[in-house]
Amino acid sequence: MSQLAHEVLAAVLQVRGNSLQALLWQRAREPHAGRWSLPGGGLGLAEDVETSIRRQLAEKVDVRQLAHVEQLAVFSAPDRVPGPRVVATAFLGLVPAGLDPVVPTDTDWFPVDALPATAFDHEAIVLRARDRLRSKLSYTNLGFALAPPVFSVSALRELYSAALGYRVSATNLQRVLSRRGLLESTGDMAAPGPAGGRPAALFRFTGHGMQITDPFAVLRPPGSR
Amino acid sequence: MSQLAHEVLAAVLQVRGNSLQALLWQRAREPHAGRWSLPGGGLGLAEDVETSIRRQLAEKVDVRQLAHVEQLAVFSAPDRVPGPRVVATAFLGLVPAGLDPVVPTDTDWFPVDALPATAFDHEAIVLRARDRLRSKLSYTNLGFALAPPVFSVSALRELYSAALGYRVSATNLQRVLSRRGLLESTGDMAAPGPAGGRPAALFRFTGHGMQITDPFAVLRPPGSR
DNA sequence: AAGGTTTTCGACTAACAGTAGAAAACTCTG
DNA sequence: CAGAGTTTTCTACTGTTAGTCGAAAACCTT
Repeated sequence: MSQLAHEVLAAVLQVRGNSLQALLWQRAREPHAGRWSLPGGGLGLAEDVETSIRRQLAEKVDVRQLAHVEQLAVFSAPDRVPGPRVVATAFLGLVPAGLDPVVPTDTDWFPVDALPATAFDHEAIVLRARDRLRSKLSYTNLGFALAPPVFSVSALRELYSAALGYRVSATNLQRVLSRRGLLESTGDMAAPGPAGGRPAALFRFTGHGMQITDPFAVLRPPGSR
Repeated sequence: MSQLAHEVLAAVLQVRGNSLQALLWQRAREPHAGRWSLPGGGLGLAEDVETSIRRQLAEKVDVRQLAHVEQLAVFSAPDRVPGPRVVATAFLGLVPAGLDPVVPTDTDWFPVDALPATAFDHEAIVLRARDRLRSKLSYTNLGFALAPPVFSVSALRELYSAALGYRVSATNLQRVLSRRGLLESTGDMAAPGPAGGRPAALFRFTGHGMQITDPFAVLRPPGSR
């Protein structure tokens, strides 16, 4: 069993101003100085990878602002980084819209569909994270990690549209999420915008943590509707 | 960045005689001598984890019999194995029904719902693999990796039932898979069994490799039905 | 009060899953 | 060779869910 280094990396995504963006950090040193890379670092001796990525992200983003963190995949090509072998466990992290975490000066947000020059295999990791998010938005309640605690349906629609990359119908979004028991009315109303318009009812996601919502028929035990 | 060992492990699953079973290997040496564990081993210096697990499995099972291999998760609790730190990348492997690979004498198959005493965290890995398979059977074409190249609908029904743990309807299974474009008739017929019965038409899965079939509505671009 | 804006609601349609039962096509036995 | 038993296939019906559209509601500004 060979000795090698293990690092943890996270693609932290957030919907910011109508686009899905990733938090990147600009490398100061060679190799790949000037290129943008994912936050993360070496795995400590007394921590598992989940603990480690949360610890390392705490240096970049307030941990309490990370609504969801999950393993993405292991990236282990022998030449993925120059020099000694490093295997990486990659994560997907999500920050709810509306928050604007204080980030160090060498970090910034970039739309996942228009990334700058990235270091190593980090672009592939971001794209994988984007795809994972898009998939899970449809068959889990993961939207809770993109949305603020309380939101209007049309605001939620904007978030889903930005994350998925195409417009979704507010009517349908509300009905589908409601039928799955994921949406709960707060009873409150949002103030109308400057142009007027009917005030929006406010909602929140029910429950905490990710859960799978609605598998397909073949998969469903008989009579379980 | 700390130095530590990295191993790859695979939960190799197959439907055998009406139950979903896992391939386990009985440990000869301490620690955990006599307990059953997953095939795998240390990551080599010049290979990525996918290459490594396939290489190591080749010692237990003919590689050509593995219809599908995918990453499951990283298991990295500091105390998951006694002694020096070892991080594991776990895989799910699938062997089509009907094959009976030649396996070493110290390996055997066990139903995933009735595992023997297992070593380390390997039981959790097997259960995770089982759950991943069950989920993916519903929203991917992963059934192709459980089935022989050619099969009847009722044989496929047995496979799905065994893997999922409950009976599925043959009528519905056929319709759903057909509608998704995953099933293709070979034109041939199977010989009836000893008790007679109408001869079954034979099918195969279309395409090669895993693909996602049918996401949910919210996720679907408008007009894409 | 009128016109513009945004949200909400209801109604219609199409697609899909789940189920049941009849018909078809075979083997075996008397 | 007829009839009983077995297994597969087909068809039809039902209920659920998603996708779309448009009207109505509730606010703003002028």
